[in-house]
Amino acid sequence: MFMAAEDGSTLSPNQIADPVVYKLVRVDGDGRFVPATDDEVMEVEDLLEDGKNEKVEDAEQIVGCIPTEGTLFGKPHVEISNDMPGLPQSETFEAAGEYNARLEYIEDVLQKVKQEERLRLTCGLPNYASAYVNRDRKSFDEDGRLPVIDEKLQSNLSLQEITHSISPSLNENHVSKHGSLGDCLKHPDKPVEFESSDALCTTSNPDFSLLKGDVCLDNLSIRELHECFKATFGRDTTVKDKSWLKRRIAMGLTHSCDIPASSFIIKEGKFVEESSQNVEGMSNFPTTDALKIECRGSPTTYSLEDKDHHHFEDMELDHGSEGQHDERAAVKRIRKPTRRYIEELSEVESREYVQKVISLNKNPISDGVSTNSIARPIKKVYSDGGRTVITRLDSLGGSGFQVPCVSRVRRSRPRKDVVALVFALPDKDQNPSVTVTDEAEKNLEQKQTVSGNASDDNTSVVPTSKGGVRRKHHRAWTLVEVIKLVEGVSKCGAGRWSEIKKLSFSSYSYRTSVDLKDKWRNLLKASFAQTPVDEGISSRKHASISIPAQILLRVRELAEMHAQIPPSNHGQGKLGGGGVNGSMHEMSSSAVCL
DNA sequence: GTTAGGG
DNA sequence: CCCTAAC
Repeated sequence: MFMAAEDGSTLSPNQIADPVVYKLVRVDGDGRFVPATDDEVMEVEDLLEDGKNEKVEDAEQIVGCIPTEGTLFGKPHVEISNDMPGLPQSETFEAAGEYNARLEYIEDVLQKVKQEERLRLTCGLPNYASAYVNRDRKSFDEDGRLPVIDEKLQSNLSLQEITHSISPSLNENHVSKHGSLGDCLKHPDKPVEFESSDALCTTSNPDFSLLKGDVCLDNLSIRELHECFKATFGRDTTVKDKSWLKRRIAMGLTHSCDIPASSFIIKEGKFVEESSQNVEGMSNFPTTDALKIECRGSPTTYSLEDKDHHHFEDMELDHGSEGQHDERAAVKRIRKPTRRYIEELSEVESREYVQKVISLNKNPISDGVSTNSIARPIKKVYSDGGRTVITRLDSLGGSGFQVPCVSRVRRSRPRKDVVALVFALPDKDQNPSVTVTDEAEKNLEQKQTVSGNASDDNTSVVPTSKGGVRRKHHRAWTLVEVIKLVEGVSKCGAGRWSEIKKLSFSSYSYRTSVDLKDKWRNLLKASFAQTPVDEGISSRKHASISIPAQILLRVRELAEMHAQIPPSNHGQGKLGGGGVNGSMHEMSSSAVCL
């Protein structure tokens, strides 16, 4: 399990969310700390990102905390056992004086850095930084404890406490869960860890060379900011956002959340605002008041003064109920997206893409054949919450037939031919325009042919166990086909299917004469099954096609004409020739000449 | 090979 | 759509 340790101070579940300030360590079986890998860090970050802090919080194994580099040199002050919640923290803080001490410490550090750098420049010392660290490591005794610490470092530690140990009564709740820092350092056999693991803060050779004296972060390049970041936090960052970096570094340097967004000049450990304007509406608050440490995130302002302790309590309550606020909220805005976010985003995008592809391939024709949807006026049906939606049948819908149950999903503009059809329609309520329909059909026909329907037989036919062949897929009848069929029947007469096929379905290789016959049968059934005029249509939406009422009417006319009454199928009209011609008067205005 | 009709 | 019997 992991835990995040913060600068020698308390850990609220919400505070540990910051991957920069807090270091992640894993508690090994024997109780010692092992640095978390980058992936582990990421993992925890993600957890925290999602507000799943409880996973960390509830971890039984969390027994210790590790100070980050800022306080590496400080002695641990948290001494609270695991199972004593509510135990008041033993150490208290001394507010004001210690802040100054910390500032001194920062200056001290910077001074030392300067010296180190000078030393390096003259002597070519390659690893001056670690030398610096090692210098301080000398204060470790052989047990790896930190019994001897110079005063400044000590005061620095106390300063760290200021920020977070505002109220002992608040700290106890968190600290008690994490055990003592002393425990972390208690393993005599592993003093090396402090040197070798950079999860234990600073041992990754921080480069303070950029922190000499007063720092003007504004003038630094990203690369320099990275160095600065590393120098400040002891770890690398890949964040490219300058302002983020500057804020972070500034926070790290000043241990303050009150970072002006406009300027990042740090002088003597404090911010010096270039312009008096403080962007995030904080301009009214002095930032250089050495006696105050303000942690001003949204939504509350906190200061160290006694009168403001309630604020901290409020803040803690907020943390408990609402999750991350305070400093993190302010930083959140400029935080780079988390890995999980990116993954989820790309997941969604790819899912959308797949859906699109699938919907294209759902085309009945598709089987390795071209899925050029434009070429096929095919009814596309998908289930939408149990409701069947017909998305594309509009190609011939242009013939002026009302097509119920059509819910267009098509978002791009309609095809040209459809537009032409729609606007060129005579709206004789009965008969489609001969010429337009004819044109449209030819157009569609052509497209269908082009799209590879001819070769379609190869792919959509599969041999059966009986030795015959069987179509792989049902091919829904399009409105075009239905109309062709009707017209063909009217021309040649019902029953002369092979002739109709030759005449009207020559380009539809997948429609056999049997298919035509079957379809006609269905049409007959349909036309007689429902009450006249566009009424039954909408009720039978389960049908493979919602056939326009006009067509069904026509079918019925033809059927009656030929005495093809479904219930008592006498089959007299079999010799259709004369019958068809004789019925011409009925359809004089219709598509006779197909 | 077509057609009609049942499955 | 498939299958099959009957043309």
